[in-house]
Amino acid sequence: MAIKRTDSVTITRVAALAGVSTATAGRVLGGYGYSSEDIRDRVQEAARELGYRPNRLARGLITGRTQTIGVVAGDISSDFYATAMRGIADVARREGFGAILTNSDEKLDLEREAVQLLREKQVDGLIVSPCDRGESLHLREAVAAGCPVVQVDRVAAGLAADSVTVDNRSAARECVQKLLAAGHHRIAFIAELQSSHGHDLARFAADWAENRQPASPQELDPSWQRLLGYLEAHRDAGVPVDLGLVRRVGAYSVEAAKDHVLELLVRRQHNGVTALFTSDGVMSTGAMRAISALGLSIPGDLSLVCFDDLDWMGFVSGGITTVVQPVHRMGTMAAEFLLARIAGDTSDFRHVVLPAQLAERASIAPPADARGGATDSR
Amino acid sequence: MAIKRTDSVTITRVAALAGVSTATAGRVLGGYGYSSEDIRDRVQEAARELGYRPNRLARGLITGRTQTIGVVAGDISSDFYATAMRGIADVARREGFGAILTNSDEKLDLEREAVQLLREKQVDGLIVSPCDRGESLHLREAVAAGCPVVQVDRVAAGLAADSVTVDNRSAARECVQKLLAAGHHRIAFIAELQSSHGHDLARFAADWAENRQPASPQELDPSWQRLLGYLEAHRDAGVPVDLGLVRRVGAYSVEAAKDHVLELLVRRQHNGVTALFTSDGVMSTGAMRAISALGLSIPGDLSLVCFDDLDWMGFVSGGITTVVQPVHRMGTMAAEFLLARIAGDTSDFRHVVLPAQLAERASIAPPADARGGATDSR
DNA sequence: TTGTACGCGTTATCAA
DNA sequence: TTGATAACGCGTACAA
Repeated sequence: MAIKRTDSVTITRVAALAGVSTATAGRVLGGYGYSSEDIRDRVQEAARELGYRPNRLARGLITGRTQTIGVVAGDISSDFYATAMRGIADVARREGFGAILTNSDEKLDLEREAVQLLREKQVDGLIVSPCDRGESLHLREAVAAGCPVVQVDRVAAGLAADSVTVDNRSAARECVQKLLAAGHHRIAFIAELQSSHGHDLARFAADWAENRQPASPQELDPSWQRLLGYLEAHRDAGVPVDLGLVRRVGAYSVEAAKDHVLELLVRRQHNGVTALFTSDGVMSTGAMRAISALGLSIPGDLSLVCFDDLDWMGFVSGGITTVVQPVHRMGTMAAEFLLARIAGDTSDFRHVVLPAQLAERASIAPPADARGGATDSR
Repeated sequence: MAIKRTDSVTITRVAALAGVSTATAGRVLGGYGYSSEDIRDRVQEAARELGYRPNRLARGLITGRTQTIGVVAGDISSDFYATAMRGIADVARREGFGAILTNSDEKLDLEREAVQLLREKQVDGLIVSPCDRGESLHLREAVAAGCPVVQVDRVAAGLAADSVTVDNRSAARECVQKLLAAGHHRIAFIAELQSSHGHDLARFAADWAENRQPASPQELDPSWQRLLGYLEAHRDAGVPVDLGLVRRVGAYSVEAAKDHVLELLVRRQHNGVTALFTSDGVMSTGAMRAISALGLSIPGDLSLVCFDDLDWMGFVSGGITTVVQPVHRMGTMAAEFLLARIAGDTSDFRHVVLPAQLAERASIAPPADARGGATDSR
């Protein structure tokens, strides 16, 4: 077939029309090297007349730079990644870069495939939320091959790459402190806490209790970091932790989160849960569905503190107290770091840990038994 | 400087190691042409040893196809575009394509710039939500140059391109019918209805009333299509329309929408508004903020019907009735159409208008005056 | 079945 | 300051 896909106005045609060599035309149009004024005018006139547009593929082939970055998000349809991507795209556009988006669904093999594809497309760099905290061979290979990587939200241990994360531990600790201070002693924690990373919940808590903390909490998954904050707050307050109140949803699924919370709350006469702390936007949405399905009122029947600032948290039940992550900022910072590396920055790797803000609204109240004084049935 | 960016293991090196010509190596690794079994093994072994990865730039330069599509969304951080993009990315991945994402913020010049960049990057096709219903010269140029375009959510008049949209008019009409049937006569409509398209609200309504409808409603902006549905429902019910209840927010801004609704509801003793119909997710969120700020209850003080199914609509006030657009589906369909065109499909252009579903929940009740029976003050 | 040689559109390197 | 020419890495005639 071989469809002549377009009358392709190339630099050769422009050069011919202007009566100069392709080299000269290239210098003018590419903005490199010298050129006299009248030649410049002639070439530009010819280019305009023909409607010349540079072929960035050809340019990239020879310069070795495509002005394209690759992004591996978990799931672009989630608010978190969508907002981060917006930040990335904003910076990319500003600098004349394109951004190829892929989703990993938090699956390592999909991430690997995506990185593979992006590298074959010769992206100048990669922004990734790594699925795996460990090996990540594909990321190491990329770095080794001179393809800079910037990590967002999570970091792979020992990877020679910048990272932009949030201080999840402190944020979670502050949340749980608020609940404890309000008198709650039975605070459920709803989190992803995927088990694939080899963590056993009981052992993790036991290790922590004996001060055998992970060397660097930043190398834990965010939900595990938030668990750390949950544990710390309890310790600080002298309140024992009941690991039965820590629900491992195991995936970023609203429905799965809802089911967990439903099960938990239906039995709250028995387990004594008076407050919920949700570990991210997905868990928060699931929890809210369950709470609504049961017809519970906040904070009357249940106190609630969430993670991630979703639209509804401003107006549901007079406002839900939540942790506001600087998500857009994470995106812009990551992109800026990456573009700096691409531009040749070889300074030490930065591991920025941004603070999160607690948006205090109206979803915390003292537990019912502390208020009523006489209705405790346990 | 000229950093030798990587020891670039090219097909030449693989061929050399395997002791064959580059053409033979290419045939094996590219999966085209003939090759004997032992040669095949030798080449593959060499490729594995060297960690060969094809350079898709070079491939694209010669084949004229990059296996990359360009996407121009309005704003990826909005739920609508994020979900559509997810659909696009899913199909792209399945077919081995990459997708470059850009945002137009609904501004024509940004859209134009984006299309420009994407075409210079030699994308095989474009998925666009066109800002402009008219000219769209940049899109026509793309089509003329053999770069297929698929339109999502909106269509540019007379563009030789497929489109995937939603039947906004019918969906809106059904919503307003529900409200009218419940006894509401003063229904406010909150919508973007940007004026830049030359539409004057009063004249638009007058033209419509005299049956001078636009030739193809599908070529209107979605919010104008929804206005059409609003008008039709009123006419069908024999209820006069008060254009003062149609609020043109003019931009997809939550805060702007909130302000409009606030102003409207604060004066509801005077304007008699008993129900709200919001035209999209952004308007819905803004409206809900205003309603919450005023402490109004739904549907007690106010009935509400929304457009777009956001998470919170399931659990706020026992559920908000809303129009559910098949957004993910729009994304996958658009991508499938585009990939078909790229693969050579030359059949007639498809203009798919998907039906939207009304999710009936609990946000409609008869107006207060109809219930109370005696409190009408107007 | 394999190898040679050329071309894709651009930038880079020289010599003029 | 300009121009001829060689890359960049790969696909594809065509010849062997």
